Amino acid sequence: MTRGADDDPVMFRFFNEVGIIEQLARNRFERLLPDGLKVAQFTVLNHFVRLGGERTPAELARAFQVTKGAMTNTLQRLEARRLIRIRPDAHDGRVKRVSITKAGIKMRNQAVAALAPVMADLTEQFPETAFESALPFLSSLRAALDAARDEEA
Amino acid sequence: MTRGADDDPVMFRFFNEVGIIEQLARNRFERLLPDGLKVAQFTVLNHFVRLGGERTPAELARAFQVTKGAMTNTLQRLEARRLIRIRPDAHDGRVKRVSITKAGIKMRNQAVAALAPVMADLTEQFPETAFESALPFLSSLRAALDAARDEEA
DNA sequence: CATATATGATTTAACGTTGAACTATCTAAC
DNA sequence: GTTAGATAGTTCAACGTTAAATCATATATG
Repeated sequence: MTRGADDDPVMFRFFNEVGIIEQLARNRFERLLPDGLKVAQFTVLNHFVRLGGERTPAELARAFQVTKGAMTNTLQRLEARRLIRIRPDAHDGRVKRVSITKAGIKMRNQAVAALAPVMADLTEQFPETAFESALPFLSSLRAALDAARDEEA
Repeated sequence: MTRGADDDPVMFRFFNEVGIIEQLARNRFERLLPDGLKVAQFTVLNHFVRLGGERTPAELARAFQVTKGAMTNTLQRLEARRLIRIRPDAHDGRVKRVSITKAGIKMRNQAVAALAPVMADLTEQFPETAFESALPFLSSLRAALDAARDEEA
């Protein structure tokens, strides 16, 4: 059983664990999501259900930290499934306005239900407080990495 | 500045942060790595420098939690650059044995040097202990996700 | 020893992502 | 008004990844 990263610098090990968790979690979630829905797509639907209203593609790209191209791709797939609606902005010819459809809300709720057992399983193995205690550092680290990215531009 | 995930369940926010950190960190690292070296490739080189010896592709795939296909891809790119050496196993016709070359060691050291400023920058913003305290939970969460994956197979 | 099963490695298609190039539109400055 | 620069969105190639199919070789069971 080759483990092997134990003598790496702490920061390497940290980012290594983060990378593996991301991959394992994404795969596990996507196997459960209904109808081949992807995590990226679910995230957008979830965003709209929680916050409501309309967003522009650029706003969504910024909110989820992906490129505009990636967001175009995700939105096109969601629109093809009629889970979101995209219409032109009345006042700015460059802008589009995105909102969720009834079918999108339904799909999101199905997805949340499909994910519930995994969440329950994890909550059984780890106290909710473990996730909660980890969050502040992760959030500020994310903010720092994000800020550093902007500085390069 | 749309933040927006603040009222999501703790676990959603956790995995959301993990996903974004993974992406930002990977991009930042890859911009700095010499000669277009990718994180996946660097990780393999680093593994060999730290632990030495030989490994089979399957062992490496397990160690890094990627599919055999992904590892085949990474190893082929490393071999094309002469950073690793691949030879057949004398006792098992199915198996190949991978080891690092002098050029691979050199490249890994250049990569570590290239990454050092980012590491220093992060250590300046966050105490080493912040990464260290986060590690135990991340490791056990990773192990749990990994175990859950095996159970499905 | 023959057959079934497991394991190692490769290949291929599909997908999401980045980065860069490109078009269109708006805004500010002169 | 014209022009220069910024912003919104799309497209494309390149890459790493997964999942599944395939081929080769070992191992265990009968």
